[in-house]
Amino acid sequence: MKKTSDTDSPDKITIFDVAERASVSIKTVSRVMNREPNVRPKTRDKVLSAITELDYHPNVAARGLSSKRSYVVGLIYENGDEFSYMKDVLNGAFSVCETNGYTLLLRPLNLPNTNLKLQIKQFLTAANAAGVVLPAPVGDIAEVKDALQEANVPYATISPKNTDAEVGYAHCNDHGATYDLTEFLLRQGHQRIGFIKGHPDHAASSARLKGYRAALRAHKVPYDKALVTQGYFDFDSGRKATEQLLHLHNPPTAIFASSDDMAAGAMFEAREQNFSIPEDLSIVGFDDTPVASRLWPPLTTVRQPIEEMAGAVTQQLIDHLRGEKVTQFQRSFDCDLVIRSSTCQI
Amino acid sequence: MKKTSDTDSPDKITIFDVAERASVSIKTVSRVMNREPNVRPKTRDKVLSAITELDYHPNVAARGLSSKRSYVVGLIYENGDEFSYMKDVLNGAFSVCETNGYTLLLRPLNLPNTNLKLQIKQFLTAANAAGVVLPAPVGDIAEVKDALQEANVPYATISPKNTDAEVGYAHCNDHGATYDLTEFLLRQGHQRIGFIKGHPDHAASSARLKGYRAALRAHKVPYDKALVTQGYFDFDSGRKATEQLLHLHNPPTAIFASSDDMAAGAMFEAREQNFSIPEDLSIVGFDDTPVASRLWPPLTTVRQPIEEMAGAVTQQLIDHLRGEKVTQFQRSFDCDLVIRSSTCQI
DNA sequence: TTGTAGGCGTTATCAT
DNA sequence: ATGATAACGCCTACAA
Repeated sequence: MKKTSDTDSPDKITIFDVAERASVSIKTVSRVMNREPNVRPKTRDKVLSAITELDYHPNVAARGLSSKRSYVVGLIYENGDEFSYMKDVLNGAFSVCETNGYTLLLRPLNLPNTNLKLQIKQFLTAANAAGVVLPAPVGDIAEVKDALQEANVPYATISPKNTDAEVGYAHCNDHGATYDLTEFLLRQGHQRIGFIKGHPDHAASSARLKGYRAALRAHKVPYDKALVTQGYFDFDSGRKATEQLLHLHNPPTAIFASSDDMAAGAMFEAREQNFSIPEDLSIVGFDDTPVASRLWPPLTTVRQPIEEMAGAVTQQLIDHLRGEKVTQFQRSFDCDLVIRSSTCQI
Repeated sequence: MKKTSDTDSPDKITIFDVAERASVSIKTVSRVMNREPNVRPKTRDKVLSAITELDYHPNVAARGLSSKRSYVVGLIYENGDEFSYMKDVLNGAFSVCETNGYTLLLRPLNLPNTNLKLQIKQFLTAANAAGVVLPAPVGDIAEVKDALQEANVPYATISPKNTDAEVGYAHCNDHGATYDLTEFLLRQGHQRIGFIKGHPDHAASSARLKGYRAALRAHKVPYDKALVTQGYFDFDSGRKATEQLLHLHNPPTAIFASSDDMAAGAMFEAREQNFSIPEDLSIVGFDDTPVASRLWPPLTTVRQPIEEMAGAVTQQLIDHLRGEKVTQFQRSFDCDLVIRSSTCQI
């Protein structure tokens, strides 16, 4: 006997209940649920109304077991200080997942980290993730990618260095934006512009440096490598780099920090050394994080459309999981300059 | 035939493979996996080694289908600007989930929002969440709680106004911390202390106001309601409130903002009006967000152990899901004062 | 202490 | 176009 579903149980509604109510077989209900072809419109309507009347929701576990598909997208990210980046990533990935009927599972990573590979594999099985999104810099961690490959889980990356993700990736025009903002400073009369590099693990870091150099070249301003210092995207490294720059024999009149957090550090350090901003020193950042607009003076910076980028790769991933052709392996996005008051004519 | 699992498929390892390898029945393997009693140590070892040798990971869908349990905890949160709060919540909830073999599913909410109830119900079925964590202010949204109750999904809350969550809740000593920090300002000689209230939807807002008033009372400083203005936890509301305070006939010498973001707004506005901080005006915030230490001067504020609070309620929830007695329905946490340079003796 | 049989609620296969 | 029936991999009875 199939489970006659007598009217005695106010329990979970199953596909059988719907089938009975619509006077069809469960397979037909299944067809309707999964938008399969070969269902007469009239039948479909009957099923559809039974579904709404009964408020039927398919059991995801059963569906997963039977179909061997999982409808969950994993998001593995570095659990760093700069979290506003992740907020945008999360929103972008989430909304795409939602509209596609997928579910988003998180896996923060505290780096550096031994036996990362094992952790990832455990996550993958515990989450039963069908695919994974990897925002920078996670998309360039070998152990993570190995684990993914061994588990045979496809992934898409955001702003990676290695652009070999099987599904696709998104990046933004770091080079161009940095070029433009450097040019903006040059046009304000700055000839000596300090540059604080980003974390070497990020692809964006070298792209931004190149953009800076290209702008100098275009404007025939000599490149002085004493003006270029190493940072790691965080506040403290921005401070240290700035200290170094301001102690130069011939200090810069402007500083281009590769992140807002470093720009905040630069501002902090400059203040400690009694520089007024922007009169004595112009400072610009990158990312347009909340901090940028809360500093005094508000920071001139670059906004990247992170949410859109995250949404785009998530969509790529889901299309791939569905077996559809991913039309664009690579997606490029433009950045916007956000001119505020931390910069001025010289 | 049970599925003899011939050596021909390099496919997914199932419980049958392990059973065969260990020369036991699948039930015994199941017992070992689920730490059930009544397995001879020797047998257990045999099974355990088979599991590791085969790198067996149970299929979560099958497990969920069969046991009707789900091992996923949902986290429904307001998708606001102040995200560093969520970062801590996320980390606390995640790590507890991980150590307990649970998985964490997110559901950001963009408020205000019509048909919230439907969205929550869809999330619950799509996620198949066994229980849910509700950080403030979501734990006080009627539609959310209705949806949860109708779906029969238990939840625990962080800093709620209504403390009727069936599982439990955590809160911190907002009153005491505000009292202490207000007292700190009083001892520095401030007699007129402006107060910017937090968002009325948050329980913390009224607790903080009460702490402020209690400190005034204890120090016999008259309460002037002109010094108390309404804010909503965000930067702009902090600015506006401060504008109002500074235009007072007899303006305050210090401002207590109920959040760092509002304190940042206060600082911004004060700067625009050419106040020096802290000489002309002391400012304090609440939360110790990243912004607090990046402002100039760095902000005196209060740190609440959000990560721990989130961990605590998540643990409560999981204990509840396991059918264990939740020992403490309510968990209280202390805050720390973080004294920096945005305040000074008068 | 260990094993056997029977679901759990879907999707997949193959008829009709 | 629709339906009967067998998986899917595990857990919960209940036996032995």
